[in-house]
Amino acid sequence: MIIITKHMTEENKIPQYKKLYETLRRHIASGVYEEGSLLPSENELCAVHSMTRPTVRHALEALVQDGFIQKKQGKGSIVQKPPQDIGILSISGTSSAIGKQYLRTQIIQKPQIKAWPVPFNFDLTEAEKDFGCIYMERLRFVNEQPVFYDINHIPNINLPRFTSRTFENKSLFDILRTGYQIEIKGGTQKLKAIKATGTVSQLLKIKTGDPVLYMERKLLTNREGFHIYSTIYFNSEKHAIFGNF
Amino acid sequence: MIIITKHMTEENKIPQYKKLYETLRRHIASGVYEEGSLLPSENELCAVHSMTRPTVRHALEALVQDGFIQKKQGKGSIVQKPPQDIGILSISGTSSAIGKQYLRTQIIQKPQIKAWPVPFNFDLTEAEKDFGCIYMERLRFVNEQPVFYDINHIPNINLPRFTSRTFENKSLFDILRTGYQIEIKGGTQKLKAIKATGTVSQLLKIKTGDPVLYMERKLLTNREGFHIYSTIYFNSEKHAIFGNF
DNA sequence: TTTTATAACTTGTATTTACAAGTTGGCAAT
DNA sequence: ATTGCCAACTTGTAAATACAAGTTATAAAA
Repeated sequence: MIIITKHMTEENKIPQYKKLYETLRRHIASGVYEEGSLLPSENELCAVHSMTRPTVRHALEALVQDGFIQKKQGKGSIVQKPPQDIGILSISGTSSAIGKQYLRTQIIQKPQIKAWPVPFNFDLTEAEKDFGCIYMERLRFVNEQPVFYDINHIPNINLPRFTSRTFENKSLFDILRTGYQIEIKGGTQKLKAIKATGTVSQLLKIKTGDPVLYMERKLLTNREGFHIYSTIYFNSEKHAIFGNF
Repeated sequence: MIIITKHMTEENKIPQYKKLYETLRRHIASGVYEEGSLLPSENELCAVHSMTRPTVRHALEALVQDGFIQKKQGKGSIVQKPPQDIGILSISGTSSAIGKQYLRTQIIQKPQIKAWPVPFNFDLTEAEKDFGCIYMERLRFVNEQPVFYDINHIPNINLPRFTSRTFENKSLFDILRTGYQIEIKGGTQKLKAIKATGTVSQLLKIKTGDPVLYMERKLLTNREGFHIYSTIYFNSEKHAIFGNF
């Protein structure tokens, strides 16, 4: 006889502070809490969510770190414009505010399990090598113009049913975080300006030979030895990549 | 009669967790705790510093956020290589380690006081507008190949004799920090791939129309309302821009 | 000697309690 | 109508306690 305790269910393995983080983050992203407005106070959140204040504060601190709120003593937690979550990249148009642009993601190659490419531009850990990778390609549009073409290799380590998920118009990082508790913790990147050729010029609708921004990124996650490898082509004819550091 | 309580001294205004953070950070930077080694455990730090564990954990969490340690449940807090200077560009060659490459800086336009350009790609503070700017251009070589062409606008606020300094083969940031106590604290940047034309193609020896990486950067400093504005062209034919985030 | 189990240790999560410091709205005084 | 005070509210800091989950060294068994 198997005794099911509360510690054994998958959902209850998620710490309470992370559940609150996700709830609040979702509400901020969906506009329930508008930019510039105050979140409910810590004590209110304690009451509503049946948690104690340190737990609520832990969730709020994570929201601070990720840029969703600013806390001010005596006043409260002020909602900020959420970072445009394109892999810790954001883009700015040359003439219009970013919040007004329509973003869309189209999957060019659905996630499929493959061996790592040889040669591969990145150094892999031994564990990553052993398990192969999940490979996917996306094309992302701003106002129906193709802007990003990214090729992703993700270690095929403990990602149950990843290849059966749908990624159209969804954030890869959101899915990794909410579905697998994998969080991006930083990374390294290389940048070049190159000439658009072949698939790149076709997908991004850039004249062959014109400049395209090329980026290789290795993202660190909260899983040891588990990185996300992306090769990104960016059409900067009308938009620029915008970043903070 | 004024009663001096512990809450009134300046030193005791600093929270305990911040004191511990600074102590540990200093020890990491000075090599007392070597990269890859373990910090004392949380309970040991509690005993040594007469603090409770939540306070110690608060300090350690800040060290995690700033990249000085990694925590691993069951094992301890592992010292990391301290983060590289913020905003510093580094480049990697496609085939050789950067440390072996010969870097050289040539001044194209020595620092001179000018009005801010109109139009200017950046938003200025009122103070910056009032005082005008110091303008300079540099060309930087790797192995005698021109790689960076940067155009800098610096607010002409309280920088005595800046225009009489020499910048050949010197770091602008070092001069600002050591000569004027101005430290870079972060910033924002925009990236594009554009076609090389005119001065850019001549200086960087890129065929007209070929891709060049274009970057606009606004660097925040420890002086409120004082930013450094740079427009940078990067020849990525043989090298890539490398960065951490 | 090697393998296995476990105690001791480590960090992670959560609750409870208390006080400090900053903000703001309401009310009383001018 | 305006100003000042203060209570009620907010977030910030800290301590104390308890249990969970992961790591490692040691002791016992094979």
